[in-house]
Amino acid sequence: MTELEKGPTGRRRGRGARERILSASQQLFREQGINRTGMDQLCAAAEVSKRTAYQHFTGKDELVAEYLRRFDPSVLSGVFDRTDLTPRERLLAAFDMPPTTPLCPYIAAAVELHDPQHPASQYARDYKKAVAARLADTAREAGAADPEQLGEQLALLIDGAAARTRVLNADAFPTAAAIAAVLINNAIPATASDDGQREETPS
Amino acid sequence: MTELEKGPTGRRRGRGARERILSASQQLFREQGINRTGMDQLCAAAEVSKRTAYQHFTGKDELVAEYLRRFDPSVLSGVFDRTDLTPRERLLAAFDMPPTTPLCPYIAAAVELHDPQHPASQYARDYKKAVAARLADTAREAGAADPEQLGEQLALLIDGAAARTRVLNADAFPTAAAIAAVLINNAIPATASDDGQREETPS
DNA sequence: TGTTATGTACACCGCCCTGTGTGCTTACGG
DNA sequence: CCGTAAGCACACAGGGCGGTGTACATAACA
Repeated sequence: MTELEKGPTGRRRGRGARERILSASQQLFREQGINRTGMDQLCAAAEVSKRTAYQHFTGKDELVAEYLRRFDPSVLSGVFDRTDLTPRERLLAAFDMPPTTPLCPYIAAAVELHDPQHPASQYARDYKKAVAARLADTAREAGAADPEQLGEQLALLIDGAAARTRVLNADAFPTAAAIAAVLINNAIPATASDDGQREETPS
Repeated sequence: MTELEKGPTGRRRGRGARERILSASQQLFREQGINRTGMDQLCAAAEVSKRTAYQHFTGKDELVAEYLRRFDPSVLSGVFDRTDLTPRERLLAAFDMPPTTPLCPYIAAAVELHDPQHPASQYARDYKKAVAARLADTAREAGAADPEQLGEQLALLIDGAAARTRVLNADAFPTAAAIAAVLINNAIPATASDDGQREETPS
């Protein structure tokens, strides 16, 4: 109890500075990028003193890493956990998030930090692999011939759409979705009533 | 004559400092990124005094923009100008550059600078559009049903492979090439002897 | 020869960055 | 009520950054 290391449970007595810091990180790192967001500005936005911030995080690097870990629930699980869709539809639904996600923060972090050893870069790798794995799982569920390959292909499409959207300032996800549709149709050997309702029970 | 603004013709009398600066930029911006490369370090690597550098470029921004303009010949034209390949093969050849191109510098610049108004960002957009246009031209030449769409799709694949290669530290271009093959086969309505030799003379 | 553009060497400025040191205030829990 | 930990205000250190000022060297061309 004496330690309690202010972990995921957050403030024990205080007024929750850690949450405000991470919340401000989400906004500022996205809007301005990591390198262009100073700790001074971040603390001001979080209404937290700089001293407090450095008591919660040993440095900016740790804060960045922790910031990246706060994305899974909002982006990833929301798509794969939908049981109202067939596996095939779930694969396509991954391309239906144009308004949010200006640029996948994992790509941005990997480029901005520019150090593969940085904890945030390592986490970005893990995350990308996890996404590909979940896509592969869903592809297998949908009856794809080579689920791993299809998962990797779809993951590449998502990253391509994200990167291209950023560079061109124009939504590229529809294009990626069109490609995904082709790939899925080619990889899944003529499933039942393809995209109408749920397919036959996967036994 | 009194002005001569040391333009594209380069040094008139001097010993070519401008070229050394741009050459060092190519190396350092790629290895370390733009933001992490200071003008001091860059000038040292180019064996150029800082004063000289600022006489050739009004600021780092201009240098970055000029640095990006030095990529077209090496990456782009080398693929599209090959007359020994059929248009169809040329489309696929765009994915055959794994050793070089650690990350497309245009994507990196757009992410690092993080300002769509920055001249380098604008040029990155222009370049990406130009690549898509050339791909579309080649697709049209190959007899694709919807060349614009195929060009945009292939461009997205290239960007996706570049981004994913960077984040994962693993070559993603083979995956992109596999997708490209599928798309091309689907989009080109059974051309002649598809990938054997060159197709019918383009008039 | 001298002029002029080009390049050099080096110190310097002001700014912003990450990160600390110190002392003070607040609020929760016993 | 008091102790203690969480948080705060503020100033400052140390360093890298982009960019400049000054004085000097060199090479081409008239």
